[in-house]
Amino acid sequence: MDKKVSGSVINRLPRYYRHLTDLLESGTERISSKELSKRMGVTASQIRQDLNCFGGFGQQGYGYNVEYLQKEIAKILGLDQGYTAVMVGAGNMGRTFATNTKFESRGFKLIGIFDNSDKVIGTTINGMKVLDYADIKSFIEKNKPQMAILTVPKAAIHSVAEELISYGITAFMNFSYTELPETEGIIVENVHLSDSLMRLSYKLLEKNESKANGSKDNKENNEDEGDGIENGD
Amino acid sequence: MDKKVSGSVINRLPRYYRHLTDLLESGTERISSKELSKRMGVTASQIRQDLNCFGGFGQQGYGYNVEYLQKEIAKILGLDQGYTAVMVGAGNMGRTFATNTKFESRGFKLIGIFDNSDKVIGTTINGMKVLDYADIKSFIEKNKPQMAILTVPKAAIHSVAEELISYGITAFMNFSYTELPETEGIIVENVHLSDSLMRLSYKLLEKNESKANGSKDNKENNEDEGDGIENGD
DNA sequence: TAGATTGTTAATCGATTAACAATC
DNA sequence: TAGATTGTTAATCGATTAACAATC
Repeated sequence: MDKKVSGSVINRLPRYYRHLTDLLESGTERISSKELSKRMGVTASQIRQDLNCFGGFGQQGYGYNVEYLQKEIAKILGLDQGYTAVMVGAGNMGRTFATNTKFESRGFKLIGIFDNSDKVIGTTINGMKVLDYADIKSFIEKNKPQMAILTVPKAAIHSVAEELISYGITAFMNFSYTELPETEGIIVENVHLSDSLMRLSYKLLEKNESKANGSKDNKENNEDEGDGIENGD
Repeated sequence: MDKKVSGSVINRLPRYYRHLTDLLESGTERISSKELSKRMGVTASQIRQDLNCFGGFGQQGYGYNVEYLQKEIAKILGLDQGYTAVMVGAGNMGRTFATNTKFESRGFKLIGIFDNSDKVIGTTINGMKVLDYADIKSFIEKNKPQMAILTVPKAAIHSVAEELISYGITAFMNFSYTELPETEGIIVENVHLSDSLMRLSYKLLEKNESKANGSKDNKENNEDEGDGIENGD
């Protein structure tokens, strides 16, 4: 429908959803793009543009009804689709994800956790028994989940993904350090914690450098800086 | 330094770093922007533009030396700065983060894990004793970490952040569902797993809808690979 | 109604891609 | 040298912001 929605807009949608959910919980009934823009630190114009990719949810002179808008965004995001997911890998990350992410309230349902290690098969995570990965084929055929959360070690990621694709899974959330390439018809969301850490490091360094250079305007000087910095290990 | 590097470029840096590290491990000595572009699914032009925000690291007719470029990017990211971090919150997420993220190899060092619950204080995570949050002030004054990883419950996030700011911490990685706003001089990297899940859901729905609409115009659907990552700065 | 605020078009700004001269 | 490939400028494309008429 409509013209294609840009990636930038899509990336912002969950944030809108979160803020609207907060507003809803705090009992706010209506909000204007201007008020929301202040809370979120974006322009009102951007909010209106973003929302109008999907339709007109507001009312001139009034603004947006928080409950209605939040529900509509939920629909846009597919949170009302009853999507179900299996998770492969019941290590630390799997355990954390299964416990932390409020699956149900976000409209997802985690219906199976799998691992191939005898040590964890049969143990319980958040009330769910960890199942044997050897049985995942029949489980998927029977329950038809749409998504898979991959919290397996790096070495296993490609073979697991391939196997699950052959069973019909088309959407993956990948927590491994390696990227899972997005091939035809397959959707991947890569989550790399260390990337976030590196970005934080970059910003910290940038801030410290600009402080060190004083508030003066700095000329470019990239070539003679080489030896000043020691090499960490 | 120079003209400000755009957020889009910064967001891509960790990805370059990862790919170069992979290449290095596989023994590749040199690579051209063209070859790298194929591996990463971006344009060669973009790679050259991105790198030249920081200097000329290549050589005409040759390409880039993988080891040298990887080291240079590490420097740009601040991975050679010997940054240290404390973590607050030794629950599931804290445990996972401390165990999974290869701190040392990324140039960071986690030097203290804190919690306020008697149940976890004194237990060991990845060889480190969990310390009492009541002692964090003196710990920070003594060891002067630059970063804090916050893996505390939503309700505690703001008060913990405020306290650590008052002790001089300026860079935060926030895993709680709530956003930590980026105030003057404070750097925040928000990690929201449920946002990724929602993005996955959106893409899945979008794909299914375009399939339902026939193969009419779903040609343009696939442009958004890798980690979009919000620039919620 | 009058004021407020949307939806939407137009203007601006920034990021990506293309092209090519420099040069290893 | 000749071929390859960078660094960099110019052209294109897309996203953000501004403006305003429509309208609640």
